[in-house]
Amino acid sequence: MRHRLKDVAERAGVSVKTVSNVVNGYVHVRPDTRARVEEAIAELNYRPNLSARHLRKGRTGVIALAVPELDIPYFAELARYVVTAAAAYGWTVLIDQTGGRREQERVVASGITDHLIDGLIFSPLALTAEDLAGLDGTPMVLLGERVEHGPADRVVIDNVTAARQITEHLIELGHRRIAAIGSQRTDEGASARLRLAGYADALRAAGLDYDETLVAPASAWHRADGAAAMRGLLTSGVRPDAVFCFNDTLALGALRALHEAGLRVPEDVAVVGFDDIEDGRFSIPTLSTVAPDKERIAELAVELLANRLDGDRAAPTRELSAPYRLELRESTRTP
Amino acid sequence: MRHRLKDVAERAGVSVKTVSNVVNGYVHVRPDTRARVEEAIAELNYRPNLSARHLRKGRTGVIALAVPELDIPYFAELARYVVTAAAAYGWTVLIDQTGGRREQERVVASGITDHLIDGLIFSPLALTAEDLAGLDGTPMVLLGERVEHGPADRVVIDNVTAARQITEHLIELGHRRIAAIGSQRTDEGASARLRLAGYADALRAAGLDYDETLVAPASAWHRADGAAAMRGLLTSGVRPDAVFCFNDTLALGALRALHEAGLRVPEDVAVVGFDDIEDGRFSIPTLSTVAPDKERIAELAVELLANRLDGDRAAPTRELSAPYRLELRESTRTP
DNA sequence: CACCGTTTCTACAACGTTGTAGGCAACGTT
DNA sequence: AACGTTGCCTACAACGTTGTAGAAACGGTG
Repeated sequence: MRHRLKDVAERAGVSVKTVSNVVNGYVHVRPDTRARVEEAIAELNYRPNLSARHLRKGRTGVIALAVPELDIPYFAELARYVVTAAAAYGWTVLIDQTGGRREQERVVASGITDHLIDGLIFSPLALTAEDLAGLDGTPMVLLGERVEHGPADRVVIDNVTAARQITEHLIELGHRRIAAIGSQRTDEGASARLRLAGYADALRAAGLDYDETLVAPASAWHRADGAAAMRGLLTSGVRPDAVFCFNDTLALGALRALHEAGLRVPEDVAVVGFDDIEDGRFSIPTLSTVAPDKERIAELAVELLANRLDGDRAAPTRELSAPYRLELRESTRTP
Repeated sequence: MRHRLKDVAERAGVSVKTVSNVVNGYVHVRPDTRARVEEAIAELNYRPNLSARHLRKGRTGVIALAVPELDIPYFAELARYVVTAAAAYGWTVLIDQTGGRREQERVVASGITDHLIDGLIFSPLALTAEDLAGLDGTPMVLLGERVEHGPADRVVIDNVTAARQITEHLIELGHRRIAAIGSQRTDEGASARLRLAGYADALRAAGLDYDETLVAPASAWHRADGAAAMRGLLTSGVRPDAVFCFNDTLALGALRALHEAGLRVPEDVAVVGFDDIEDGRFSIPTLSTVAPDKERIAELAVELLANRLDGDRAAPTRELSAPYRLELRESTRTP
């Protein structure tokens, strides 16, 4: 039931290479020969063996996408767009989960290049630039700010400006005691650092004090962490009138904690997030957020990878910026 | 920078095959030879070429998981567990998105077997048994009820009983006008049909009428569809005091629609879902639901695939049932 | 009609790996 | 001392594909 070029060739009465030529769309094949070969291919339901092709050509048509967690909606949505964007190039996407653990990320960065994939789109959490330094040349595109100083092509969004703008939105609505949830002490929190900087910028520009006690750390950015941080803020006695959560799942957790504390959103406390995940469009209340253009991020990443694959692998690395917009919903709507 | 067995062999002063033997853990290699080879491997940072290995052995160590949509939380969570379960076998998982489209599902079922993967775990929406009939023998495990009559191994949960039990829960709480959201007319709605059957069973057993007007169809099972269906029920004048949504995203949409209509959950209308996605643990209110053991589903699927790969490929197909439990939360809590 | 360029096709080798067959020591047994 | 057994290693072929080189057939030109 599984056939090779040889089987097709015998059936069509031509050489193996001629069948290969038909399969690959080589021009100089007589129409009647081509027809005979195609018929044989159809009859035998022949499909090329990708491993053999790869071995010979050095290309698999498979790229990998490595993300920390698939069940974080942001990454799931991103994965969907990457799969779609890659399909335009005829690529299949192999998705890898690193759990955000440095060891696993290292394995992925080096080990996944076991010649099965042509390139890698990588969203690291813990990886350092050194980890990437000694790598052989499997083309790679990095997502996000984690690894700076260009060891590879990269797609980012302007986190500082986006964070500043969403904070400004809160200020314009009249909020004065604006908390932030999601700061991180470790080196791993590159996004956290930038979003915190944007938040501080906005406060400063508006002449508001930056108050340490209003800034709550969150080691991970899941719903549970957001809920815990919000409860912490509420019980500590600081009474914020608005909260900027560094991502949407944190914000959803915060909404939950505020609900449990009997506070209304946005009347008592306004809430904004970051990422624009699907949940935030249906939560109660719906969530105001920074909406990075995930589709564009995916497209840019795939495009960078394609250029790297087809072009000069030693060319200087590039960094592209994807657009975003503010998505204002009920959680900051003025009553 | 990219090395082959041959390079390692030259460096260690042994034959290519001896290096291969070391890599594959063959026993009859003298300790000192092994050490020399391992040193050479480390120095050159050698990694085997999977394509070549596959070509020779017929195994890649890669399996595929095909799901309709990655950004449906249920599938994202499932994918995560499959990746974890497969890792125990040393397998990498290639994730494919079919969009639930029959054509794409067909391509995946036949085409993905282009010799790059060893097996396939497949959650089809639109595929028919005929589509699977003519396939060559790439081992496959089906998830869910879509394709019956055993053309391949399968992992399911008992949808009818689960649906009956969650409906009984609503009845026990005193609800009498229980709506259902998510019914589907097309053949594709195998899960819908079974869950509807369980719902009807429970009503019958409790002596309640099965009321057509309380059953709302939903072509897809996204949040937006749940919200639309709920709005439809509310404006049609039927006044349900509870709703059984056939999955959690539908339920989250329904919560949203009820909120917009000014109705309280669970006081005015109780809501239950199906799937136990993460969102439902943090929604407002938190969502009562049927919680299939996704981890177990993933483990069973991987196990079936492993048996098929290592064992008799012609053996009769098996069907395993995964456990589930009811997860009762605020959306049905008695006041 | 000899010549040349193009079209069409074929044979062969190679990609990197591992299974098979077999060789050479070293050892224990008769 | 001759023999078989075991341990360790090597040479070779093969997996299915495509690039290269070149042969054969064809068409047009001088």
